[in-house]
Amino acid sequence: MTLKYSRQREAVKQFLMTRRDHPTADMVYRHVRNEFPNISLGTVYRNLTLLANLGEISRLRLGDGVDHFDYDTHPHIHFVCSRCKSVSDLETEETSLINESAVKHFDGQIEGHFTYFYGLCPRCNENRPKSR
Amino acid sequence: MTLKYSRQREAVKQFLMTRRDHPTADMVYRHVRNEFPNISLGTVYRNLTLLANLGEISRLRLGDGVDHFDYDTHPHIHFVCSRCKSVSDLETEETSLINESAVKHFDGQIEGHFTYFYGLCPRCNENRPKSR
DNA sequence: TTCCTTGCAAATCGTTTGCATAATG
DNA sequence: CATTATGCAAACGATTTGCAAGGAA
Repeated sequence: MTLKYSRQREAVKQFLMTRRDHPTADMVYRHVRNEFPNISLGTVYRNLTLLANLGEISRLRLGDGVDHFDYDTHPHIHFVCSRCKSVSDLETEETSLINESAVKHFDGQIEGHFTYFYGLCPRCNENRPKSR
Repeated sequence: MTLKYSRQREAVKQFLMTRRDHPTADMVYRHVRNEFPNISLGTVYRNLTLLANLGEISRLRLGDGVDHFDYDTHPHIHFVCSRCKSVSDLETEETSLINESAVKHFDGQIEGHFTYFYGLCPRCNENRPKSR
């Protein structure tokens, strides 16, 4: 199965490249439809899945029942806002440190970990009801 | 909405209590059906959701597309085997430590985090193909 | 011309929900 | 009797898939 060029796939990739907010398949679909009014959701999913399998993008499961996609594939940690549901990147030092504490208590082989934080994003935190 | 006793709910709870392997709704269903042959998957889901909302059990989303349930609600970290898909508990010190490194770089408000590790479980690690 | 990719619709999977009936308090 | 819980089946939302037609190599 050799890969062939497709303008739709390119558009999906280009769109993700410009976004830092971890869009869902539907968000990609709605956007790419500006350029390709006939594109189908199925095609978007097929390309997202393909790109994710190639390792060109990553697919995030953040517990909200919808997959999010990220053009940034280097290992990093996400933050999910409990109020507005937005997803952003978290700047952390040494995500590998998280591994260390676990490894020593386990006799299987740990390959990695998946982590996200949740709480109020800067904007929602700003606008939160004051306690008095 | 006061809670009323139900033998089905009790059976669901009892079953979870005996398990450390984080069963899915379907696994609960298939087991409880021994005792209640007419119980429906819907009832199992309703009770699992109810118990989770009451905080008596916890519902885990581990990225495999199926919810897992855990009678142990104290905050702890899970391990998912990449090969056999089994889910087990990981003994770690201070899961709260994971928070610290992130907090200082973020101007929203972090409430908590969700983490699981993946790799080869002890059994799969034991039986893995040798490199020579 | 080969065979990968698309659009469309139907299918799948896990989970939820509406409704009439059964069980609990 | 008032109300919650059940079984059943239909509904749901996200994602995948079969198929015939279109496009790239």
